Amino acid sequence: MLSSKTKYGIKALVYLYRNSGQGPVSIAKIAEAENISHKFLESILLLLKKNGILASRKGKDGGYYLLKNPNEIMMTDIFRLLNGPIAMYPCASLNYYEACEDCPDEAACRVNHLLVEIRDQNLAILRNKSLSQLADGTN
Amino acid sequence: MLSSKTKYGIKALVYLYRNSGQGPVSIAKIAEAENISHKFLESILLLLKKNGILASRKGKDGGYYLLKNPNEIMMTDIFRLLNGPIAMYPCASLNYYEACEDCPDEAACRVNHLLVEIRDQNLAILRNKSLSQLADGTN
DNA sequence: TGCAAAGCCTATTAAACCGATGGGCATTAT
DNA sequence: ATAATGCCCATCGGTTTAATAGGCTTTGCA
Repeated sequence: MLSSKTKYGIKALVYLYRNSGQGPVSIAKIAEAENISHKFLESILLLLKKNGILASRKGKDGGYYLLKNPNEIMMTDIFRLLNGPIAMYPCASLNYYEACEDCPDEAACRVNHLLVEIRDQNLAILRNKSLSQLADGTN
Repeated sequence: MLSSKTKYGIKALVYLYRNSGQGPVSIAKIAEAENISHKFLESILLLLKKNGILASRKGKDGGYYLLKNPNEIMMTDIFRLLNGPIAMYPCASLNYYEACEDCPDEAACRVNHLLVEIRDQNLAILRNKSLSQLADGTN
């Protein structure tokens, strides 16, 4: 399941990308354009800022803008940040690996194999998809 | 995220597949072999039975066994039954489709496009993976 | 025929997570 | 000064999840 947080976060990033170059964009503007709860979006953008994706300016006429180059904002990073691990289960995760307590031999576990196969495919999609590619529909 | 229910369910199916042909296998035996809570496993097997994957015999020496041919038990079905939709979000789901309330134009939504792409890839893996293929590691 | 082994069924629980909300503080442009 | 805006903290209600409890029914067998 994709969290709404992730959905909103990506939508906001696409919006910021499309409206870049004219100064910061306020939370209120994004929230209205994308039909997102103002306060919820606020917490999402703050998280993106704390992780170096966005920057902000406070006060009047303040708002958010992209800090990183949109060609270098990869969906893997956004996904991990907002949605958590890409793998469906800890035992199949690269970045958040955790062994199953019930599993005496992971190498023999068929569920693990399946989940790794799925993870690799999803990773292949996300790894090479930048914000600009996503927004422009290019590949 | 894969639910433990799904993980346990698949493990139990693999176990039943590998121990088929010698009469029903009791919940207790599977639970012990796979380190699954007895009562939790009970509810999972019951669900698989109600959906025509397994059958059971009650009373002494009773237990569960595969009802369908293991070549015809597809992971898509197991997944949907135990874990829910394969897509990560309702707007990208084939079998459980639901439009996003906040999205005025789904065809223009980049998140939707991405999620559909991921769904198609995952579906391609699960659609052609039977229980016997999964258990035997064949492809 | 009675007992033990097993599945069937319903209800409940504790914990975690999620989406959202509210209020107050800090900063900035005008 | 004032208004607009981001920053931060705390909380809340709903949902889901994994697990547990307990009692009922069915079956094989001594």
